[in-house]
Amino acid sequence: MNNNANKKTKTTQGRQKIEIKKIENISNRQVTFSKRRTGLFKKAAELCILSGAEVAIIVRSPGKRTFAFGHTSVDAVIGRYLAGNNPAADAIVVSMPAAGGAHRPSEEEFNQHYDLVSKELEEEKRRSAVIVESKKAVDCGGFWWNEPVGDLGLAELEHYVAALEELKKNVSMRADELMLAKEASKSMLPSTIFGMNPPGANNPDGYGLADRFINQASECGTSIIPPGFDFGEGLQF
Amino acid sequence: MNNNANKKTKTTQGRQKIEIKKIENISNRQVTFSKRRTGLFKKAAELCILSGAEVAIIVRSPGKRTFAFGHTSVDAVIGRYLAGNNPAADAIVVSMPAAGGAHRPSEEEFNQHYDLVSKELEEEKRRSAVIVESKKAVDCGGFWWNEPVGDLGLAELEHYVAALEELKKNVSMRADELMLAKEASKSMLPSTIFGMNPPGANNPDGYGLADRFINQASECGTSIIPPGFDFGEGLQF
DNA sequence: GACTAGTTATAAG
DNA sequence: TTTTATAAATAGT
Repeated sequence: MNNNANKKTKTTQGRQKIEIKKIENISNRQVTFSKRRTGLFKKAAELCILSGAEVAIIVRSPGKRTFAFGHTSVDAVIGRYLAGNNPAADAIVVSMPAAGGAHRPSEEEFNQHYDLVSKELEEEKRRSAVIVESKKAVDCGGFWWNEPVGDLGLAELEHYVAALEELKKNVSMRADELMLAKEASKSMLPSTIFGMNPPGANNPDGYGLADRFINQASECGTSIIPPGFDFGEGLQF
Repeated sequence: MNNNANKKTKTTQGRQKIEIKKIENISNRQVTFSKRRTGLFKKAAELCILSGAEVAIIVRSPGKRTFAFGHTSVDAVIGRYLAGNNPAADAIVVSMPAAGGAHRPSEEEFNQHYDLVSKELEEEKRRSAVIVESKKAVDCGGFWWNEPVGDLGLAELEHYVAALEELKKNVSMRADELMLAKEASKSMLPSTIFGMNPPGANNPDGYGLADRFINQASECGTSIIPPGFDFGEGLQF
């Protein structure tokens, strides 16, 4: 009954097209950040559910607050990322000429060293047991978070410990592969590698969660305007 | 000239509404993963540019391939996340009753320990110098990547080293804060903390880049269906 | 990858 | 925050 005949006066202009460039107006930028961060996390959650993917997102706002999203926990995903691992090998086998799976040069040498580090970590881990415990309940329960987690100073250590722990678990397994890779690298370029592995539909489907922190400083600022929005590739999964 | 009068036969149904639940059909799932992962990265890139935010995304596909997006490099963002840091404190000061900035209990004790760890890292870092070098050129150049980076076994170590190095840089600075936090924690709950810091528009605006890896294993699988898609919060930044 | 058409995200207000 | 109205992402071909 309200939107009749000569009521052509649009109440808003609706969504306007905007250029993808830094928003200069502060408050505008903040609003956009909030909205889009929310949208991004939502998209991520959908991606996880729809495809069974694991996703970790860390966002540091212009106001230097950190938000994180994670499915199977931010820590788990990051841990894998940091530690790295070859899920049996597919592309790697193809790109590694002299590596079939033969011997393992100085594997013990690597392991020994890593074990040494582990000792220290073990110690530190114990030392911070109280702190870690205080966070544990929160860290392995829900689905994801997008807390703006201020700066507690507590969970930070927990992450430190958790990340290194995961790291530790993987280094020994990877030591041999690293040696192989080092040798193989003589015959391949260190840039983009494409590969395909069988889309085996294997996912335990566990929902963890996480979130967290922040810092300052920056060292990789090469100041380059993004070449454009092309994510050109074929469909990969 | 092609779409005339009785040509009402729609060529497609257009986008259909879908339920947000795991797509059972394998190939469908793969297609959706690819499309949405691309969309997610694009959104992330826009968020970075529009608001000056820093974002790191790690996605592990159902096929166990890992894709990563990063602005200012995945490593830098993750490094901060792992190391943690208090940008002077805002919420934390308020929530810490007995912590004004007085003395620092056993700071050396902490530092000493961390230094020990650092030694080991230093050693390892040197040991893997060759490998690290081989990646360096690629790691601090462009804007972002979304490579499906197979399993090289090379850059993995570089990440390990880089992450720990950043970690190392922060632990000593944070040691005292951790002690403070530990004591303060007696009087505060270890869950979500909200806070606000002045939206100072400070961002160096450097564009780095990164990408990378993968693994397997999972330990935080609490198998919980996401409670729903609410990211209910006020606008935060 | 390319297209279409109905769905979703979101710039403004 | 909620409401438009429109831009953009995307499910199905």
